[in-house]
This record gives sequence, C-alpha cells and structure tokens, in this order.
Amino acid sequence: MDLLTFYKALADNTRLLCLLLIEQEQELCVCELMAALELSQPKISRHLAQLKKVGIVTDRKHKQWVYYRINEQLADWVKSVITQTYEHNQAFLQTATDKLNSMGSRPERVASCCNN
Amino acid sequence: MDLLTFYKALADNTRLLCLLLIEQEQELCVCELMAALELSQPKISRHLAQLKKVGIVTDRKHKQWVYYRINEQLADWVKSVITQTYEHNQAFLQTATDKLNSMGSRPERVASCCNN
DNA sequence: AACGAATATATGATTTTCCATATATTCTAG
DNA sequence: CTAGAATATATGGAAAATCATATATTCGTT
Repeated sequence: MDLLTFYKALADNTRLLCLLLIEQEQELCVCELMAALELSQPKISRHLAQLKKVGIVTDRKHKQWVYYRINEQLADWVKSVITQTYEHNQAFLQTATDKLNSMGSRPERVASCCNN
Repeated sequence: MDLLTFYKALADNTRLLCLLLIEQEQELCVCELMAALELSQPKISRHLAQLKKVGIVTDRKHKQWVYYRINEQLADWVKSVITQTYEHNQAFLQTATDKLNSMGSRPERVASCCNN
C-alpha cells in the first residue's frame, strides 16, 4: 500500500464517510450508502471504486447489489489507523448513523432502501 | 482536529515527507528539510505553514532559524496514527534520511546545511 | 424490460507550484 | 555603534495541475 495513495484516498469527505460507515457496519451496499449519506448513486459509486482500486475495500456481488467491506488483507497498521479513526470520531458519522438506524437493521433495511 | 482537514494535510508528498522526517528527528528547521528533500525554500515553507495551521506541528524561532516539531498537544489517537505511519514506512524516508545522516548530526548538521 | 451499479465526458473548484519580493535576524567593516 | 551585506524564512500573486461533481449513458442481472 503506497502511503501517499492511502492518505489521498482518505482526504475526501465522501470517501471518509463511506469508509467509516463501512467500518462501523461491517458491510454496506451502494444503495444503503446513498440513503445514509443522501448522495447520488454515481457519486457513491465513483468513490467506492477509488477506495477499491487502492485496496482499502473489497466488494462482493449478491443478486443485484454490490456490497463493500474493509479489505481484510490490509496491513495491520492500516487497519489500526482506520479503526482508531472510527473510534475517536463517531460524531462525524452521527447523521448518517441515525439515518441508517431509522431504516431498521439488516436485512429489513436493504428492503427499505433498495426498493425491492 | 477536524478529521477531513487532518487527512487532507497528510495527502501530499511533500507534507508527508516533512511530517515523518520531523517525527523521526524530533525537530527540524526549514533549511534542514530543504537539504534533506532537495526542495525549494518556498515549497517547504508553504507546506510547513499548512501543517502548522492545521495544528499538526508547532514552530519555535531561535536566532534566524525556525524549528518545527510535532504538536505535543495533539489528541493521542492522532499522535498514534503519525507514529504508526512512521514506524511502518521508514523506507519512504530512506533517501531523505541518508541525506540527513551524510550531513552529520545536530548541531554540526545545522552548521553544514544552514551555512553558519 | 427494469433495476442496481459503473463509467465517460465536460466543467468547475481546489491545490500545488513557481517566481518575485518582503521581513527579520545576524554578521562584518569601519 | 552603525551601515550595509548576507542569510533564513514567509508570503503575494499568477500559472499549472489535480480533483470532485453533474449529467448522460452504458453495463450486467434478474
């Protein structure tokens, strides 16, 4: 993992929110992130693609949805940076977390946001 | 410390190098960084000013030099992120470290690069 | 066909860089 | 002690480069 590339990936509001929300929830699909952050689909998708390209997240496809999670193969110090960032900045996610919670929990939440 | 601001500050090669070199050496002046990184004075100065503005480093003036060090009042998790980044990426600093070492150690080094 | 997701392009905004100059401190000669 | 030169650092402003966004379109599944 190239150091500069890693920190550049974190240096954007949308990507930081997506990453920390995924860290918190273990796994989220594009439409859940769209709902939680109230952002357009191409915007979320573009930033997730960037995080994936850098190797910070991985994706898996299930039915019509693509789910993203933190790449388990990241170096321990990188995982640790992400975890510490999340643990000491939960307020940063408050609004998004509230929105997610108001949608119920998985799998009901997916149903409510992903329109199926 | 605003999260996004913090990571934006790390998302630049020159700033990352300056920060980790300072972490390694405890304290460095502008002309030492110029010599170690072979970069122009305004470039170093500008990036240090940015790190200072964000609160990541502090400066102290002594004679005609300005010395920068990590802000001791940073939140522990922030210090920890910086330390871990340094410890697991020393190769990133190799060239600069070699150059610094070839200049002798303090205070002789200051004499050799700062032309006094 | 319908839905979730990804991508292409153009555009606007932010960042970085460079050059020139300003300020402050130190040094040296008289 | 003072005047002028030299050194270290900072900053203003313009040009260049990078990055994020919106809109429209395409892709792949079901």
